[in-house]
Amino acid sequence: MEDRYNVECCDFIHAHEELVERVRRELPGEDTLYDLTELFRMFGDSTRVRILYVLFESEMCVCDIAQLLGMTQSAISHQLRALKNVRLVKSRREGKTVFYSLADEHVKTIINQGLEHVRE
Amino acid sequence: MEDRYNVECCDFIHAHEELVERVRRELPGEDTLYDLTELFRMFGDSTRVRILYVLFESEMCVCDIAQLLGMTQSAISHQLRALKNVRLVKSRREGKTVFYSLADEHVKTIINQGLEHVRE
DNA sequence: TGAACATATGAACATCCGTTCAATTGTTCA
DNA sequence: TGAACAATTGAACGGATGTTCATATGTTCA
Repeated sequence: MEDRYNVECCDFIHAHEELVERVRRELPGEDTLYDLTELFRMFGDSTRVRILYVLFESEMCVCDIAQLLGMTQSAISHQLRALKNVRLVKSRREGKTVFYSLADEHVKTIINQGLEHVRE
Repeated sequence: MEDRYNVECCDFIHAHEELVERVRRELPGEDTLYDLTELFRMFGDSTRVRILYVLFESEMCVCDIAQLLGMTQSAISHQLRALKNVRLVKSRREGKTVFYSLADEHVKTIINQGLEHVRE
């Protein structure tokens, strides 16, 4: 496996040995890397970001979110589940309706950080 | 279009009119929403995150990144282009080789924010 | 100029992902 | 209990996406 890439690319690594070591040391492990990308993937879809934006203002039931965003309740429910899986959102049942809300304040921070970058 | 969703879901919106208005006002426009999700999508793939992590330490040429991560130079090149399109990364040519580096410090902040969330 | 090297690019392929549709679960209230 | 409503779920479909492969571009140096 290590030879394969030496052949098809430059035949030696240009970077200093010490630098390569440092990179190898700092690189996150498989598991955290997976969790991290899984988290960011949530912010990589406009429907989910819009849902989060709605929840910035207040907790809200699935149906209201669907109407606000002009989408089917099923689509919203699927996405809410995804958001819940990575703990960006939590839910609470009250009779027939289920209210969703942000799990913590990290969400706002992350999105705002992104907005800052987008707005140069 | 507005009727369609009223039929298949709850027949009235539960949230207060004032809240609905506030949400509508705060929701980002189409364009910023697109840019924002496009940005976060970059952090939603483990190859790209690993590339960024490598660049945390130092600027580096395509070939070295490929070897460090055990991937083909073509795959890395494709991803670097994507990262460059959203200005997360910039490049500089020196003879035959092209060095890539982080475009700004936002990248670290965003990733660290994500790590914080992942690590509860 | 031509050979060697580093990078970039486009098409093709397989996989992933968001939405829809149909059906199910769970709750209320008459 | 049964009708009505809110939400969830799983399968299926179409479109997006990451990697590979083959090839092209750009640079150096003899």
